[in-house]
Amino acid sequence: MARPATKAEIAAEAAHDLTLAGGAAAGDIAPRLLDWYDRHRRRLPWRAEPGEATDPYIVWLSEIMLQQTTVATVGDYFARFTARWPTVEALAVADLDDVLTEWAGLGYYARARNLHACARMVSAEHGGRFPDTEEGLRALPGIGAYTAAAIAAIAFGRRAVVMDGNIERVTARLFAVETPLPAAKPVLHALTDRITPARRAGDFAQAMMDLGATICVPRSPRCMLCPLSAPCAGQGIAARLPAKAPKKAKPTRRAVAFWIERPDGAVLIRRRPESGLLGGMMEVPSSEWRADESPAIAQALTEAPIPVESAHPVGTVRHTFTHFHLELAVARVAVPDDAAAPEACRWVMPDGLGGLALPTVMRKVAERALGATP
DNA sequence: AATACGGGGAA
DNA sequence: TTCCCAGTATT
Repeated sequence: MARPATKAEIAAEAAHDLTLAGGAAAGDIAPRLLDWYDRHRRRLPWRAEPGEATDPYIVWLSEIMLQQTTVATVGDYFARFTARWPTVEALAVADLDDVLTEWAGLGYYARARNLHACARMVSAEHGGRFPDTEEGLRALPGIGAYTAAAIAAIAFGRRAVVMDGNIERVTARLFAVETPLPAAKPVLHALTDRITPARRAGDFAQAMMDLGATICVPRSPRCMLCPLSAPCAGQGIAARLPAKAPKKAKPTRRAVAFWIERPDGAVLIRRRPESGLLGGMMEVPSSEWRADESPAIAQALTEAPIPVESAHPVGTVRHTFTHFHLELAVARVAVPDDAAAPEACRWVMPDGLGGLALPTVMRKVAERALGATP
């Protein structure tokens, strides 16, 4: 009996029917794109100059930071991390709290926890050298299919099929794939495989990403400037590709955040659980974040980390996470000098907040509370 | 296959 | 507002 077709084989079969425009062959794409890349490559802090050796640590660090994060946002964080921890060994011996503090504001904090765990693993189990194969890289925390392929190709010169949001879009347009995401992913992978060259696969991937970031952009693609316009089968329909499944609406959660102050000005700050939303980060204690429910301060007071009798509201902070909106009613609470800090809590003077691993939503809360007149 | 997981910039 | 970004881990 015949072996059942694998998902990859089905995708390759489906991709077989898709062709380029102008009689172009798959093999024509990489040379065109690499020629464009050699003339227009973006200069980025983590990108080696032509002929310059690539540092796997730098490639890895930048790739982790760039997951679902724009180049502009990453810039300063990358500079601070490399200045403070120039090698994977240095990062491996850093305190997790320091890593989280440097990461604060960048989002997706599991990345920072995995970054630290990965550095320790590379240091302890691989002698401080990153594995040079996709399979080896894939086994490290925080490194998935994309990052493993990207590091293997960019840092180690291996041929790897790199798939990210930009490349999905470029490939979908290039071959006019109208199947919506995420169903189209296997086909897009098969098509990208077909145009990935044996040599310079790292440059090819970066060229595809540069193209997606500067020319083959999501809304108004600049096809007139595109080096692949001749072979592109998506001419005219590019702007609506790739098609995507509709997104779900975000619910709103509400709660009361307690700005608990001692007479000397110290504020009560709490560390969040290691996993889950904002895992391991610091927070201004609050009542439970409940869906579709208005915050009643009197009721919420019973959920304060220490017994409090009254509070006065100083305003509302709104923040949007990946899958819900949050409205925090900030309430100031005065407590005595001898008030003890409960489990996972500590007293922090306002000028010390900058040195904490405070995520953006909590910085907003602090700004609201400190801006309010006592 | 679906869902959880941040934050900011562009249109 | 909405979209989307050099995605990964978990269920």
